[in-house]
Amino acid sequence: MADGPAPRRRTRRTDPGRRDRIIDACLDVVVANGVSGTSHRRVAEAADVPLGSMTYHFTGMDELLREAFTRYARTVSDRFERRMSEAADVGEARRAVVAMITSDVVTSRRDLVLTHELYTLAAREPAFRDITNAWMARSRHALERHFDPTTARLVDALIEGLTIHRALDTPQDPPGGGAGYDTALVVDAVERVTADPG
Amino acid sequence: MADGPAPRRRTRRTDPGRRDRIIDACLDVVVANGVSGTSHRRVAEAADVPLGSMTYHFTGMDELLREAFTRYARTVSDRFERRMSEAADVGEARRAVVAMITSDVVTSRRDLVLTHELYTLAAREPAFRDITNAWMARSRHALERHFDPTTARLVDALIEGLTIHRALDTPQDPPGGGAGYDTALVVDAVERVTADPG
DNA sequence: CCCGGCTGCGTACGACCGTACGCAGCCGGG
DNA sequence: CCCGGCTGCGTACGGTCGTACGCAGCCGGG
Repeated sequence: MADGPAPRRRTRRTDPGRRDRIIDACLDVVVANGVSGTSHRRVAEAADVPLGSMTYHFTGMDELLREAFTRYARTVSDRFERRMSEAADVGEARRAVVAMITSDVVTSRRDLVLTHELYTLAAREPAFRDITNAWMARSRHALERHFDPTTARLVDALIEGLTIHRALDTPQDPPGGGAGYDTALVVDAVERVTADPG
Repeated sequence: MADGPAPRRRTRRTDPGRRDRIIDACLDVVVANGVSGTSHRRVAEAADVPLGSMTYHFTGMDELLREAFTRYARTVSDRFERRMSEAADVGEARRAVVAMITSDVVTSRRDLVLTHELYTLAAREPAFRDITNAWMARSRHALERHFDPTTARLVDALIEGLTIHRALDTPQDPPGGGAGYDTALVVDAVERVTADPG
């Protein structure tokens, strides 16, 4: 604020990863202001790049958002796949699922906000639906390491639903720990869904 | 378009329900353009009221959105409660749940968009979380007519998750019918979740 | 009838937006 | 060295936004 007439930032001719910084900054801005409050100017400021870079590197907000959310979805997918591949058997897979639903590590407020913003975009535009479809496909595939396809699908849906409920139940973002979410309930839920009725 | 210089709409002094019309129009605009594309001007045009009415009846977009989504949540809650109270026993309740997940009647594209927009707002602002909390409480209460509290909660989560997956799976809004969603899967899911393991 | 006050609206203003356009500054070939 | 071209950016423009402000038009008391 009030930083003189024109700081005249040194021209940085070669700044590889500038595009990447913009994409990351875009996600930050979305978390802070929502998609509706995300503008070229705000992202540029957050990424510390000149406004002109926005239209140079991206054809518009749509492309930027698409790339940003693609990256986000990949990040979350990777995390999920790693967890599932680390599980040695079905029991561990179940526990991993429970841990992911109840843990703040995976379901931080940031993730909740980004996920819902993405779903909202996907609900309206097919281009974003491609992103969520790929994400869901990877999730299901990861779950199929330990569960049959139908169960995998149901577990996936259960994670979705419980995560949302947990997010909306929690009045504030608690600094640490269990967020008051009932672990026993989640264990029960996972048991029911993964129990083969046949 | 091109309707003369100034139609000079007759001054309507007493127009009860103008506020209501604005709220309804707001939901329409949100469906069409998203919360990010919802402005006083667009809502005013959709509701056929002068721009000035916006700030007269509402302190700002936030209040308008809050009222609009409160109304929306109540509408959906009512629908759900009615369905549940119409079910005579557990079996009918189960079938009703399956029907709601698979049917387009309840889960139209409009509902999907509005629900996700609401969740997105709720993920960020506590004021909107109050709306979703009330909604969820009513849903659970309705389910508790037929299921024990834990099961009710799980069924609620399952509806949420399956609805989302269904929404994102569906590439387009199909004109009629089942949307290609696997009814057998949903039946299976509901059976698993409502099966008492004890 | 007359008129003060209040309800409701038309409008104009300043802020912020996306983006087209033109010009720096570097880089390779001659 | 010289210079054409291309990469990347600063800026200015047209448009949309929310909202403050002032003025119509009606309504009740005298």
